[in-house]
Amino acid sequence: MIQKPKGTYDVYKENNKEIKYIEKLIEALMDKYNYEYVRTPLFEASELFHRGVGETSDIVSKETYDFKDRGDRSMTLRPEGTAGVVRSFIENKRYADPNIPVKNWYYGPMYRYERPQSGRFREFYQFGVEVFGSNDPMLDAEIISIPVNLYKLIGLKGIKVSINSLGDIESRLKYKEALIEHFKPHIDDLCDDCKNRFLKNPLRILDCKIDHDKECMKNAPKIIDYLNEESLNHFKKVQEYLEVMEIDYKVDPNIVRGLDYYTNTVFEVEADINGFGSNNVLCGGGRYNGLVETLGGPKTAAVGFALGLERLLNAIKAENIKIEDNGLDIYIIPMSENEKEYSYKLCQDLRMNGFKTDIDYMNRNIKANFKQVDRLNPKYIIIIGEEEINSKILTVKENLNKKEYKVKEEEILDFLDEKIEEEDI
RNA sequence: GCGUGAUUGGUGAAGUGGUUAACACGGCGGAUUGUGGUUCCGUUAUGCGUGGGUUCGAUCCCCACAUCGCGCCCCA
Repeated sequence: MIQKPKGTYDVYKENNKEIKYIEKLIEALMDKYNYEYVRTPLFEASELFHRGVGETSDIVSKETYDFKDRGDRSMTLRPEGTAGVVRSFIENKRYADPNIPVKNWYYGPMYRYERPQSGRFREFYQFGVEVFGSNDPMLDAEIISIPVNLYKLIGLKGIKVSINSLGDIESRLKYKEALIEHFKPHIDDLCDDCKNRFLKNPLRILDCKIDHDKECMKNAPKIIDYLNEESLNHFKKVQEYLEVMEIDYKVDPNIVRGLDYYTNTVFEVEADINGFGSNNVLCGGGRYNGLVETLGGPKTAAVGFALGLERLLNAIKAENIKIEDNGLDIYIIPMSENEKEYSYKLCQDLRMNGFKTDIDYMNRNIKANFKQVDRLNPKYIIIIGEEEINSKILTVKENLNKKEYKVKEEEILDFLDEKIEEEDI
């Protein structure tokens, strides 16, 4: 048997409802925010991610799906969405759009070669937003409000927003040096992972779970003291706007994020849900004012976030949130082969008049068909036999109370219209 | 990349070194030739992740691999 590739999953039956619901919700929400949908390729020139996400990040250094195409070009399956959207922004000269800021959203699969576990796959879906052309802290706050509002609409409760500021590139660099200076004498006290972090990304030492309580951790320099006045001001404004929107948050100086491109605001949204392990971060993002320039565009302020679909689905399951789907309106039972044509025509008519309609395709006997009715749970059942066709009076049964109606063929649409409330699409 | 547990029909699963792989759900057929969730009866894996090995004999023991689950790293 051929199996699906490791770390991928098929969507069918169980998940369908939740996924479609979330996708519709995202689309509707982004419409309300007046954001514009963008779609970029699943694969890009490898160089884009090396320059964009950063050579030192794990995502690029050991988790990408790389391949050579038939023209010997180095390609990479996108491990995240930002780099592609930025490339598109530059390539399509969106920076010249008079309608600034450019507010984009995207949704689609991303690929990372990782060991799968709860809420983590090799092919996974992200919904994300990128806003270009404005450094207004209102946008930082707005970006945070999008996932928060989405979770609110879905009905998630155990949600925590944490924010921090990394400052501009200059203050971040100064801080990094201070951290190296601080941890150098304590390097032997730190765990193996932290020794590694010390060399690669000292900022990440701060959110180590093992060394968390050590003395050198507690008295480590704080980023907030290294922010210049402008960055500090920006950070304060972001918090003010969050308060205006009545979004609960806490400032967590240990949030540093793994992607190299962040500047100033960074944030995470966590699900405070039992059994979520280290994959409880539902959403992360921040400001990246340097990235557009790094990738060859004009200096452009930008801010964005990304949210993982699979983790959101986990959270929905963990909090036992039930998504209703609109059930079947009508199920048609032809009594025998002789009535199939008539039944099929009726089925198509009903569908085209807005009723969610299904029919027996299996030549089931009447008993088996009623078993099928129990599975499909339609609002109404129409039984078509010789009598019905001859008399042009249809037998319609209400599933809920088993009441039977005799309805003239030409009145069937009016009858159903009256009985079944039309649902908006 | 590291650690750890698991893998038996459509599903949940029990089980044993030896010619019939329990039980339940679901499916199908019937009791009931045009009316349902009940009941009863029948039927439903030549097969126990894949490949090797040990053995007279392996679903069971050993090894490797694959996949899934969980934790770490990292990230959404």
